[in-house]
Amino acid sequence: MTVTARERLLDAAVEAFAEKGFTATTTRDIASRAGMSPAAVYVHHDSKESLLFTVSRAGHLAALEVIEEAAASEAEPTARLQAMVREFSAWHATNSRVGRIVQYEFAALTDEHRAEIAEVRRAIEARMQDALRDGVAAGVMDVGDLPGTARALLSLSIDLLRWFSPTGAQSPQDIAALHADLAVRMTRVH
Amino acid sequence: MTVTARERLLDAAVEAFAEKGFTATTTRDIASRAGMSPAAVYVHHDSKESLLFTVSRAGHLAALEVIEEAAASEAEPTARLQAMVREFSAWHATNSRVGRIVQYEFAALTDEHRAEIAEVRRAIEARMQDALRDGVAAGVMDVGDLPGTARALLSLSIDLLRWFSPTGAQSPQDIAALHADLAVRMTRVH
DNA sequence: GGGCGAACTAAGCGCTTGCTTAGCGTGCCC
DNA sequence: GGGCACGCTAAGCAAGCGCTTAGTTCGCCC
Repeated sequence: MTVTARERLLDAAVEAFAEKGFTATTTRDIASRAGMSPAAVYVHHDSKESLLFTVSRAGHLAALEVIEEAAASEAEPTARLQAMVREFSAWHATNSRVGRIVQYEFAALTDEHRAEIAEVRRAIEARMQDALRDGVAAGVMDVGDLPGTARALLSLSIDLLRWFSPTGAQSPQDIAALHADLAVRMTRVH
Repeated sequence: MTVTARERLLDAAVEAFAEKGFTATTTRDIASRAGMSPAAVYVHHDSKESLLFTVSRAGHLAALEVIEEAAASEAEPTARLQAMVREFSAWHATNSRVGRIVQYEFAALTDEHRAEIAEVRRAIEARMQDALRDGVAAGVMDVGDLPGTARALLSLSIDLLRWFSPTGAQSPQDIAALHADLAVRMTRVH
């Protein structure tokens, strides 16, 4: 047993949600992508929304982990910020299907599930603010509006989901490098 | 007759689409928000999708107009870029409901309608690229990846739709000023 | 005041939705 | 080798969907 039926259904849900959005996806579509009957979905998962929650939670936690690992990989503040923005953008481009679900289907979650995931989002934002604060304290960064700049940096990575195509001319690494460069420009002492 | 039934239905559609998304919105919901029976929708509009197209087209054209007027308002390249980013962000924050429909419901359009609107999007991107090219030519801007930077500038304005709240602490003008400042930082000669 | 067209609705058609129920086949345990 | 738990499906339920049809109301023009 290499891939369980539960996981196959999750993969199918990722495919379908990313392609058509949560509301436009039917449970029959998910089932048939996983090669099963519609009823099989409910053997392994509670509801269509719980499928979304499982995918969204795993995606948010993976994104948080990426940004925390990048933060830990460099000591010097500017290099650290570059690494964080670079890896966060690269993750979104490489995992654009899960990324789209994470970012665009947040509102489709139940209140409880949305609240739980909102905490992960706050943690991601906090890590970015920490990185800027460190740079300013060390005197190597100049930032006007700190929370606003942190949010803008995240915007670069997240908005790529709106236009990025895996078959397009730009690789995830191209985009990641551009965003890392723009992050330095936005924060450097003039 | 100050507001026609046709316009009341469009307003209701904007409200509903922005709140719940296109697929999750029912024609019955639109009708009842406009104070009419479900069938009345079809007296004034062809289909639910044509309601979306009308809203999306008007929104895209308004956004293009805002960026073109801002471009025409300033002669000096840096001041012009600042004005463009400032006004584009301010428009999205002020018109966040229409903005959300414009940016997030693009995929719900029919192929023909999507193709028509894609042209407006290309025009918006082209205006931003023009502004950067002017600045580089005049020697007052330094830009590595020109199309990439243009896209990143638009990302700042567009991604605000994901988190902006009209009842939050920041005004559209606060956000617009921050983005204009970041645009200068991203492009200035070091 | 009779006729007409435009604005609107009550009712409903055919279909799809998320999810359930009842039951079938297969492999493991004693 | 009988029983049983597990993974799965065929069939279908109640509700809701986009949209249509047939008809009513009402102001306006002659």
